[in-house]
Amino acid sequence: MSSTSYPPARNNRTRNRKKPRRDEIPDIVIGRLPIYLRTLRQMTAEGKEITSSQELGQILGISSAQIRKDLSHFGEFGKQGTGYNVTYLCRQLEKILNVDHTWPVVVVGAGSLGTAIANYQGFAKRGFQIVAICDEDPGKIGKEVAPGLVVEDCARLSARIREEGVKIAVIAVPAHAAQRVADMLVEAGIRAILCYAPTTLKVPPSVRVEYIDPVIHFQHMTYYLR
Amino acid sequence: MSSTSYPPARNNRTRNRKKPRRDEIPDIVIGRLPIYLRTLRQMTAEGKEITSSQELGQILGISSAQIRKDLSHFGEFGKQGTGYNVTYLCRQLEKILNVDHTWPVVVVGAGSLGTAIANYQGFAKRGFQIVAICDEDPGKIGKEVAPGLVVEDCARLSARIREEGVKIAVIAVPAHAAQRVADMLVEAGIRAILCYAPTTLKVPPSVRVEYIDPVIHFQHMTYYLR
DNA sequence: TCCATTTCGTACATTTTATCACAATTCAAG
DNA sequence: CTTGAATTGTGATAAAATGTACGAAATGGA
Repeated sequence: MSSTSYPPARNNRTRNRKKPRRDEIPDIVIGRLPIYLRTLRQMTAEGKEITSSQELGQILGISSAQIRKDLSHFGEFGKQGTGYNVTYLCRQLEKILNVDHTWPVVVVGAGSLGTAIANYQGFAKRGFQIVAICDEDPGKIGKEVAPGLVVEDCARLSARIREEGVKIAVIAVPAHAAQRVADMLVEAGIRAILCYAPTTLKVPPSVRVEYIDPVIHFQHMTYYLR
Repeated sequence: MSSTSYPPARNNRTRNRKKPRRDEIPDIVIGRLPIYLRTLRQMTAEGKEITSSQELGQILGISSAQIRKDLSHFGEFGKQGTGYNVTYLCRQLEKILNVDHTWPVVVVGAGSLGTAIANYQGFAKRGFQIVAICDEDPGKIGKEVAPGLVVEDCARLSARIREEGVKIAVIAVPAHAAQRVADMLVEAGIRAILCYAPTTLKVPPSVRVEYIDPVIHFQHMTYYLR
């Protein structure tokens, strides 16, 4: 093993970096960090110990300068002339993104999408454990849609969100039901919603919503297909 | 019915708008158009005939000026003092986005995600018809995963892409297989890929890739959960 | 008809984001 | 030890995106 250490032993006399102020960091920067993290984890899996902003940029199709500047908002994680220690940078990004522990997640909607989500192993592997799923359809309640995951009544889900302090939810219901579901989730204390329904939700500013609508992506791409 | 007509009868002597040049329009603008379209279609379904940039902005949480500016890249679709005719603006956006006809789509991967995608009615409703699905697992080939959709051999899918001129594909396989699948699709003539695998693909510049990775969204949101 | 109100489309100003380019550092080879 | 190549972190600059504000319609009611 080499004698090099991460983080670099920086000289505080010569480096007088300004304290990173969370609330000033652009959201667009935050949005790129998970991509960096995913790529670094992939490198870890491949046994790669060191990388550079150039290599990362190459893989991701963005400039090395952008990666360095993005990271510089949070501290100094690399070493000049050498690059970044993959494992160390992973850990740092996990801390920054607040994913250095497992988050419980609830799913609303147990149709084919909800079921697919419940069965996706990738969530747990990356720190998001689906702890409950519900559906309005009485015919679905009681069904085990994934190993150890039985469809509950929506009221029961709401209670569990409160009891267990769940903060993250997935909406996998038809568009016409999505706003009603969102209202219920917000009321129960959910703070982050991943919405698969093809509609825009109205929620208080304290709640963050992100959307996944594959058709939006198709329509974006067809513009360039002439 | 009112006597108003869309598009507005504009006076070409006073309005000397520059010709919109496709290749100059920022991608970020293109990316918002499908959202506008989705919202307008929702309005149509609700029987709403007229809307305004202000109303749209309210619903979507963006400024009215941005909506007007985005649309202005492509022409003049509204009427001062009145707003936009919902149906007319829908048709225009469909033309701009190249979704004024149905696109055939193929899916690679017939696991739970691929199956959910194959069963999702929302694609056909919005102009994207899934015409074929394939999987490497011989155990899955021949299975009918959705009404009228039987899992094929990957080689057969490749042939159909060529024969039928399919341009759009969905990748719904594990990350470790995604690059191999992408190479196959590009080779077969696919020009747009929607990738559900949590990895970044390497494709020629002529091929466009968009990604859907729910964990990325979770990790983006957890940053704000403190 | 006239006036008040609404809304669009856009020129201009401001803010945000991305890129450039370089001093400082690290390391390995000679 | 010295040199050369690689790489970081960042101030300066450039580019892109967004917001402001206003003239020019359009409408409806007095």
